[in-house]
Amino acid sequence: MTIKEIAQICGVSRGTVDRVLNHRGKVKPETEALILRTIHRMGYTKNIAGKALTVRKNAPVFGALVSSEGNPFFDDVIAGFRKAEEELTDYGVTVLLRTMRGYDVQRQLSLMDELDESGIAVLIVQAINDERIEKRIRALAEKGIATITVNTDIENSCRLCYVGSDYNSGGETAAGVMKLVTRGQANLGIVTGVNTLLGHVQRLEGFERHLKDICPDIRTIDRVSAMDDMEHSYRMTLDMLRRHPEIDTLFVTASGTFGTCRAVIELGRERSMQVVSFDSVPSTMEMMRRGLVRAVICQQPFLQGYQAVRAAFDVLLTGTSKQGEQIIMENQVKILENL
Amino acid sequence: MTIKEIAQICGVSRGTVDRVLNHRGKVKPETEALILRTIHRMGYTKNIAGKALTVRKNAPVFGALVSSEGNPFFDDVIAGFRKAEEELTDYGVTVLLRTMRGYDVQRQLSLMDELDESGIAVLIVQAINDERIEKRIRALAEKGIATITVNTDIENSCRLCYVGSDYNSGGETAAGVMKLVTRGQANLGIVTGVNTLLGHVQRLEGFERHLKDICPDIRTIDRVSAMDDMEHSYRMTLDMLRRHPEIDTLFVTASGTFGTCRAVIELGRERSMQVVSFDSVPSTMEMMRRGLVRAVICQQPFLQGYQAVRAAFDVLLTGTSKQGEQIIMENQVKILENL
DNA sequence: CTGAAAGCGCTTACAG
DNA sequence: CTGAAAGCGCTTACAG
Repeated sequence: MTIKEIAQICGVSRGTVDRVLNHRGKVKPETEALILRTIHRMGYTKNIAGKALTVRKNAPVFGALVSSEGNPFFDDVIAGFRKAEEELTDYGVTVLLRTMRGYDVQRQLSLMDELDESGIAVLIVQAINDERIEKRIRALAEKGIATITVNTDIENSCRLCYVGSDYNSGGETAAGVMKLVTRGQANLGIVTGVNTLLGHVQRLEGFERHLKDICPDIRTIDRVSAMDDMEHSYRMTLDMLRRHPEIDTLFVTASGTFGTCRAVIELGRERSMQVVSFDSVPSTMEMMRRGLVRAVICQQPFLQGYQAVRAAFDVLLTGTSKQGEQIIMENQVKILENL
Repeated sequence: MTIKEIAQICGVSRGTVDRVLNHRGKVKPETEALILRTIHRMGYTKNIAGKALTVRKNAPVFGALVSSEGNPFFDDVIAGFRKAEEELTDYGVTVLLRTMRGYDVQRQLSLMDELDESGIAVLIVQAINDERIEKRIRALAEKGIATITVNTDIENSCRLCYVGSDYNSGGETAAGVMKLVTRGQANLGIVTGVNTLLGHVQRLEGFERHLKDICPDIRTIDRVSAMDDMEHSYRMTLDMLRRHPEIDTLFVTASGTFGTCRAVIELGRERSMQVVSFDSVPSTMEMMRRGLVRAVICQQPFLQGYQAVRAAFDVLLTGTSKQGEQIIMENQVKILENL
């Protein structure tokens, strides 16, 4: 079934069928009804191979916005963007990347505007979980620009789809790893992340809830926040460990593992401490080789970036399929051997 | 840069450029040289969006051949085939699947012939590591049919590329997991796989070599072969455990985990035994929920199938890129929480 | 050995 | 509101 055949059956031109298919209006209601009926009856679907060739003429630009500055986790996400971009060069696609440091809502808004003004076809964003961001996403949607959230999702928004991990399950997985590492006996210190990021909150909840179930004997001694910052993480851990010499196990819920480890080493407690954390960034890998970090839970950052761009391309080819969908990366346990 | 532009520059028709690009011959040597030089100078590459539309007319068929019968691991590989096939329907692609039971070389050869006679464009095969198979792959290559090995590779062959895991690294990962699970103290029984499968051999080697390094105190008490068969695995484990009551840890290198576990349970040794194995097939997951299997190493079977078909499609679009390439799936550690 | 034409399925101006 | 024509980049017969 092609547009041509539908046009023949309906006794109209292919242009008219195209107008109906793409809601461009300017078609007599009766004609439209006839065409819609025929499309439905024949089970017609648009052929993406044909569509691809016309997409190319527009040279669509995807906007991508992540808080990657000072956070090496996003190097892989960005590499994923680039890989997909490379695969899509023949389709005329480019990815316009904007990066920021930290999670300031005004900053994210202004970069969203900047991308919008560049005439992007789709927005990919590591959204801060804030009402103002949600509103801006809605405004873009009304202009016909779909938004795909990557890595961390935003609640109650009309983003088209989310590409990233299941943080709750990531937290539970961390609890399971903790059981393996500690045998269910530990004095635990927790270093948390950023509480305006939905994912960080869900991860900690998942961890604590599940740990209580499977390791009732693990005592959580203290809890500090690293704010996704190395330096902060270092100082907060140092304080915590000085206050609580009995802590023998650390759980780092977001970035900051290296800072935490530095504090442990500086206090000369490397031998008696074990750390479980997230994401195999280079500095964390170093601490795994050193034996301090026993295992990390990873969320396939490269694939997140790659799939986000592919999903954006899908939007172009097929219109708004994937509406409300979630493209979830599995949580992987990594030890030294499968890094 | 398009064929049209190249043709203009060279003062020939696009048909002639096409003949050169696709080595169809029948072009005057001087003309060919001129065109090749121009292509090179302009950095022309074939646009896959254009090519895709013509591929469709041929309705290419990919042949896929795996030993999935009686081995649920391949359910996911096949689901991956189907997913990719579905994504490629608009390009007219279909996947013709043939399955077999076990690893009989003659059987694999005859199914390869069957697929060949069906007029497949590319062959995807879980190759037995045997010279006769290697020869048949060579014969297909000479006829212009590229072969992609999936899940397990074949040595010294001219297959186009391999899609699957790194078994040696999978074995090392298993050793690392073993260290976490046992704390470096165990009396180990090993249940091995099929020795005509390259992957199974490499996996065991990787495991034993690395385990010696990181857990010198783990003693390997005995070693039996399950031949990738549930029933066999059950009986061999039963025998082994009767012979060696001191075994407290089991390592299953290939399929057969469920049979092994049944033997443990039947002997009433479930409480004192811990099992590490591969691949989260349903029956293994059941044993994880039961607490007998502590962790498994997975090789992303779905992705293997999916990527194999995508690689086959790439061959069609771009000719023989990916020559000799390996598309390697990461080994994932799975525990109950991230299944 | 080579070119002109038609086609894959979809879109896009343009003319009416 | 609608159709005829041209185009995206590649291939495929066909005619010479």
